[in-house]
Amino acid sequence: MADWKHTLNLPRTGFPMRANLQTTEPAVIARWNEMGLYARIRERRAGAPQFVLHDGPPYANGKIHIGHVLNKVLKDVIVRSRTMAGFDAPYVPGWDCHGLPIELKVDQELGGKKRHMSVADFRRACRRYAQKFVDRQSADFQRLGVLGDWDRPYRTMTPDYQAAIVRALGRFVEQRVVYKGKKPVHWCLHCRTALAEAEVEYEDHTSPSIYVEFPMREASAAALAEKAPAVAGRPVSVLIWTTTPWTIPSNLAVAFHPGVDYGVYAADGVAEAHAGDERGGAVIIAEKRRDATAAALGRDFGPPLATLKGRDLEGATFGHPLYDRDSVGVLADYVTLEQGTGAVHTAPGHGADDYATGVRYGLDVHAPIGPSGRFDDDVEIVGGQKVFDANPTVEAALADAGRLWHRDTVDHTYPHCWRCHHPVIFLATWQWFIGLDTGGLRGRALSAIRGVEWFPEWGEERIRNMLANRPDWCISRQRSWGVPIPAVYCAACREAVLTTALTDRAAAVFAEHGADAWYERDVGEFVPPDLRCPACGGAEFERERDILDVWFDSGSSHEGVLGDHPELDWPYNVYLEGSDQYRGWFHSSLLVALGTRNAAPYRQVITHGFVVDESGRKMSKSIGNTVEPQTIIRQSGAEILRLWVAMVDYREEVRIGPHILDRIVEAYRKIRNTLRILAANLYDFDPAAHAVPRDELLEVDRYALARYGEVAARVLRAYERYELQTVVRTVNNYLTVDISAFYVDVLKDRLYTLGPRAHRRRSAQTALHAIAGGITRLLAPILPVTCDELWRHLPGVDADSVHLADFPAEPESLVDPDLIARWTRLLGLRDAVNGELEKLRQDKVVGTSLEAAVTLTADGGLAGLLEAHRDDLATLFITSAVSLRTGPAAGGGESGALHRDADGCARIEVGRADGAKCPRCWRWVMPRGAGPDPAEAAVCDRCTNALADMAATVA
RNA sequence: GGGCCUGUAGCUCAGCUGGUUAGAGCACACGCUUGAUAAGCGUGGGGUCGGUAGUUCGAAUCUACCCAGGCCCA
Repeated sequence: MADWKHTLNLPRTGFPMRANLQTTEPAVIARWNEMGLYARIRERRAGAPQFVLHDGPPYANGKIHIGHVLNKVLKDVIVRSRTMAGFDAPYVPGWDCHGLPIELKVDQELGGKKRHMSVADFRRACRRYAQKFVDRQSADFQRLGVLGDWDRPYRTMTPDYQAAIVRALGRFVEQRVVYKGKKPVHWCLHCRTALAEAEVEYEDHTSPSIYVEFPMREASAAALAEKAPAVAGRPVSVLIWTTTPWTIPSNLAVAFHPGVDYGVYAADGVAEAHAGDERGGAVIIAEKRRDATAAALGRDFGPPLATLKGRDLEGATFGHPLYDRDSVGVLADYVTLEQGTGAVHTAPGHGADDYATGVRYGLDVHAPIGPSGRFDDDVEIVGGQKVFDANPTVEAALADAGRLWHRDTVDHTYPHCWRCHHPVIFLATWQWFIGLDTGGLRGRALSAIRGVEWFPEWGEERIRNMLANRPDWCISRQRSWGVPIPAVYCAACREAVLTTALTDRAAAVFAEHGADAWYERDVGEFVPPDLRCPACGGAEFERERDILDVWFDSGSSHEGVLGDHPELDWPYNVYLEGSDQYRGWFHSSLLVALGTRNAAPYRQVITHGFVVDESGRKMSKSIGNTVEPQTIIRQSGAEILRLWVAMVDYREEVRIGPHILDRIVEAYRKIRNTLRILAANLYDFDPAAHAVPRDELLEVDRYALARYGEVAARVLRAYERYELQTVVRTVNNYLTVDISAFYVDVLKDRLYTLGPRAHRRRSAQTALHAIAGGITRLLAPILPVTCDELWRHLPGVDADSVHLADFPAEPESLVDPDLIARWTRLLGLRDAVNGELEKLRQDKVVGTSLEAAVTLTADGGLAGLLEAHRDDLATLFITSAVSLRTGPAAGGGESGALHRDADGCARIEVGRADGAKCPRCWRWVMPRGAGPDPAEAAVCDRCTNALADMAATVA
């Protein structure tokens, strides 16, 4: 038998089936660098409307993890898609370089050497460390295919950026919202330093456990008696529980939960404190804590004399158990009923909650304790004592006063210094703040967020709640690696001074020498000659040692980035970060921008969720369920990670794991192979010379194009809304269902067996070319390497790289609803025919569908439709023959299956095709001429013509 | 404990303002093909929509509570 195979126009392409991304990706990325792709895109878009996605700076520490991948790939896809949509979309990556984690790491690395280093030298070590990780992460991000201005990233530690930070601070100073106030922080008495939360370790500790009585003042008791007559005539008190007796001297309030029920219980104990008073006392305890408290005290409480809500106690006044001053009743939501009495001793200078409550009620942040933990000398009873030594003193004084109801010890976890492992205390210290209300900052922030578009929409609600409830911004840190607050102190009276003259001069010096100058240069360089202390008129000043909160650094990035990139239009189009940044960067950036320009720095804010494992649990090294991007890249390639990012719903938590990645790899293969077969059928197609005008295309080709038009239009809309999942799902469905399973399958006969120049073949290639080129561009932002590689295997493309091309323009013009509706019906029939063919196949009557013939009997509108497409039907079913009859399909007694659609019905009968198999096109046709042996018959008439056409071409 | 969010087939996702037997792709099973071949085609099985209780003639779709999970606070 002759081998006809090489007389066919079989697909051929250099685009490999196996992606081999591990080696292809670095090569393609290297090519981008060689051709200066980023710069060429900038040139090409010069003058186009700008679209700026402003990069949130990752912290310059550690290697990148899967969360970075999600974040950076999303950004890259958006930037690339906006670029291909016609915008000038520059992308300037950034890094957050200052801050505690680096300081601690460097501290660790330096060990004892740090002792002999100046602050400036230590900062230089930190800078080297940060730069090392900037370089490392930059390489990793680029390996992911992220395109950007990697040669000129912004870094919060560069001189111009540091100057921008100080200038931003100056704007707040100018608006008179920067002030110095007291706030409790973790304080290590041993190291005499403030500790960040990360430097605190919780260890087991045994503490005193004391129940202390605060007597209610007469007026409040009288008011209470009015509401609850049963209490009338009794001295009333409230019982609190604490594990830090030494904070009692700093008590200013007693906190109650507004919604909790409190009982007033008859108690003899009160009488002790009122020696000689014959009246029985009463004590306030949360009802739900009565039994536990009674057990701890070793006594019984009867039923309550009266019951009241916590909110009824707001504003009640109590007497301090040791001093002659008031302690006021306040309300707080954090009061729990898990321990204690439900009434919480409150010392605003010694606790975070206490402080917040104190601020709300305008209480003094009282903490008469020095840096070494010694009470000020003028404090009664405990003056001069160290805080922990003061515990027994306080207990004794309370007992003497008759206010100590019970004393025990308790084992619990207590914060310790991670360095020296001594217990730490909460101690109010002087800090710099930006006031949220004095300058109306909070109000302006709340109104600014309304003008921002939030993706998802609930983001606005989330940030609103935070802004509405947050305290003033504490912007100072007692650290070395950061931007110094350029304030000074009067040498004479210790008054803190911070003026715009100071920030201006600091900004100028920092811009030239970097912020290390603050530690190395004479203070005189920063102090204007005419500066006088506003308190005492002094002219001698010393510099502040605090640095700025790093959130102020990164929050200034919208200003800092402009130093190297003045071409960027402020405000920016999009910020895109994880949902933790509502409290972090979105928040600080908004506040800084309101300070510098009185507007939000972003028009749109997009958030993504966190990456969790396959069962939805958070990732942690200890559980061992982490997924390392480096491993995935090595095994499967970065494009797989990118496709993963685009296929999941990034707005909520996103899952990843081996099984999910298997699915992604499958999806990638399908996309790649389908696009490959399109390219492979275009090997001899030159669109300029061979393209068939639209109105001369076969109907099925116009149908494929119409569906492509729908898909492309939908994809473009999805990109605009950042709905990458819709992009991939739409394209993927189209490629698998429309193209691979239907169009290409149906096209094979036409493409392979006809003469190469046959109009019917060129018609198919015209559609394939438009579809392949279009889909390649539409997927390019997501799979930039694969699509660029494919792009270069497509005929007739003008751009050097798909990334220099534009998205398809006006794809909706290809859509023809009537045409699509007709073919949707035909495809419905095709499914039904396939069902019948499958039965033949299962019965071993036929193998391939070309061995079968179909007989259709149709009625209604369907009959007309089929009649109009009579010549297309065999191709549609990929059978060798179809005979069509018009007539009642549902007649009784006949064989076959019924297919019913919206307008009409068709009876489907299938059987073996007659005739003999053409050895070239494999269709079963009636033997040409009546040869003695059909098996030796030559090729069919159609193939004969095709061969003649090819011969003519060669000649 | 509070703010915001999530829970539909093994996986990734559709299911608009409540209304026919809950859909798609992948995976899986079976078969076909060997002219997309470490490919391709066809057919099929599989969810009662996290749980409970309500509202309603009717709920995956509304309400309440509960369970599981995520981010941020405490």
